[in-house]
Amino acid sequence: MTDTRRKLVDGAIETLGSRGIAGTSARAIAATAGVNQALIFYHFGSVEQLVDTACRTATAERVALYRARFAAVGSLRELLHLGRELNAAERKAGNVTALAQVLAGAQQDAGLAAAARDALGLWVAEIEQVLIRLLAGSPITEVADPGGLAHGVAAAFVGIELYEGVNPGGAAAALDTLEQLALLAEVIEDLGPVGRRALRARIRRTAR
Amino acid sequence: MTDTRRKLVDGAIETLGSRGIAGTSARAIAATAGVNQALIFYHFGSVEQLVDTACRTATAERVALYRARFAAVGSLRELLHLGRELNAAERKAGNVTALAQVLAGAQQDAGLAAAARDALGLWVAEIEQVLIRLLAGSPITEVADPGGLAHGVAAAFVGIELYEGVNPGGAAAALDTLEQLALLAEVIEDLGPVGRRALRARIRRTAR
DNA sequence: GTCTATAGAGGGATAGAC
DNA sequence: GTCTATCCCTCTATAGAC
Repeated sequence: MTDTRRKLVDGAIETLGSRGIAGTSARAIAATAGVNQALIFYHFGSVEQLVDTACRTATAERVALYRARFAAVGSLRELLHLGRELNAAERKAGNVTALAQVLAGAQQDAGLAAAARDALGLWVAEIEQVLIRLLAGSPITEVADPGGLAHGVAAAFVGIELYEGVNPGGAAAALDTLEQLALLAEVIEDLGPVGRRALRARIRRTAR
Repeated sequence: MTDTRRKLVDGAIETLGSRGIAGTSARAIAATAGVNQALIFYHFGSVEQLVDTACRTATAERVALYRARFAAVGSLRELLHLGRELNAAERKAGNVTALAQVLAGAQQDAGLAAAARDALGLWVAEIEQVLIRLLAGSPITEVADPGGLAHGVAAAFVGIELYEGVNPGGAAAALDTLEQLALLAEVIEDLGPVGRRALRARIRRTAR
């Protein structure tokens, strides 16, 4: 990627974070990137195309950055702890913030929708891998499949990120509670064979 | 509320849903509402003020509409079931969609942030009441307080709503999984006194 | 590849007639 | 309260010089 293209991609992410999807214009991006406005159309054809590229590129880079960390996670609590760390770090880097803005804009724009789906899909795939590994043989898989759980976690994560912007205290309380709930899951994980069998039977009975 | 004000409030919600926060201009709202554009400024002073009012008004009305349903909920599974029904109904009515757009816009606008916080607060308060009632005496309260849980549920709900716009299948899988997880919570609820005591001890040990 | 300049559309907001 | 007309700004996108 050339220098100008790189500057524009970075500028787009920064602008999405600082001015939102409504304020992410060609002029605003160009000013942030320190680049002439007309170059957006020369290199990307349109603002939307630039936002699309920026969203995909930046997300792929951030996911790659956390890949080793995800692989090192050994329990649900560790996963949630990494989630909080990621939340704090990404909020500073502005990447998830930008992704949330693209997601909002994607509700009315088919092009952005594809970008948002694919970008979120990168996070979902990563989370799903960890969950498959952590929940292998766990009674939790009786009731919840890792794929659906991964979609839910990613979507909830974006929701909390947005909520943090309007109610930081509420978002912190939500994250605290989720961390505590992971404790509950861990207790279930650690049940002995007898407890597990009882749980399985109970689940099958209730599921009916 | 006069007829024109009402039309503008409804028009603002509809426009937020159909064109997003970026496309919610005075002209667009006025066209949707079938009202002269200048009346927005006469009645509300600015587009932002109208969006603020619309967000608060519409949310208060929808929450009131569901109050009896919330009160009738008797279990976590019923609560999640009501959540899915609410998700489907609100998606048609466009209210939560509009709220999500305001939430996205609120990240860069202090005025909208207050509106989004208060509007979401109405949902949070309602959910919290139900959770307090449902979880009274439950071992779950050992690890999770209803307040934090309510914030998390509301934020996650908005996140899934946005995710549904770009990946309906993924959102459906997420909701399915959440519904299944409620089953797990119910199993914990239904533990006998012996099981509960064991669980409490286990939680205290792990929490350390 | 990068710049200036500009066309043409749409935006918020107001003045003033009715 | 409601309307028309308008000011002035910002927007995307392109033409054309360098």
